[in-house]
Amino acid sequence: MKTKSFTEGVYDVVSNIPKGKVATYGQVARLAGNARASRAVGMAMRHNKDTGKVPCHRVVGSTGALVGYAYGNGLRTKMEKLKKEGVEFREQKVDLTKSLWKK
DNA sequence: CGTATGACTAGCT
DNA sequence: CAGCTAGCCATAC
Repeated sequence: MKTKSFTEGVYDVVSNIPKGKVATYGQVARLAGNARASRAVGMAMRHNKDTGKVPCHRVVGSTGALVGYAYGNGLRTKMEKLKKEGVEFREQKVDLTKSLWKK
């Protein structure tokens, strides 16, 4: 049953992203139940109340470009966090060829 | 209930 | 290669 809203599903998916890996909004949206709701995924993150539970910094754009993140210094904080977790970076973008979360 | 917005993506110029 | 537009979805007000 779909008691949990799309947002809840997003949290569930994002919280399942392993450390050192990242997922694209499109991928999260697809796993959450709506492949085209990539924008809604960002909405959930923006209103995210489980920042300590959901590693929203592990969610990046389809090209690996860091987008979003409303905490700390924004994208800068996000990038630093990802680097610390072992995510490989290509300049200012995540190396999706190696750090993309494959389910 | 209806409108507006946003942490997207893909396509076109 | 970079920038802009249009399309889609769910949430917020």
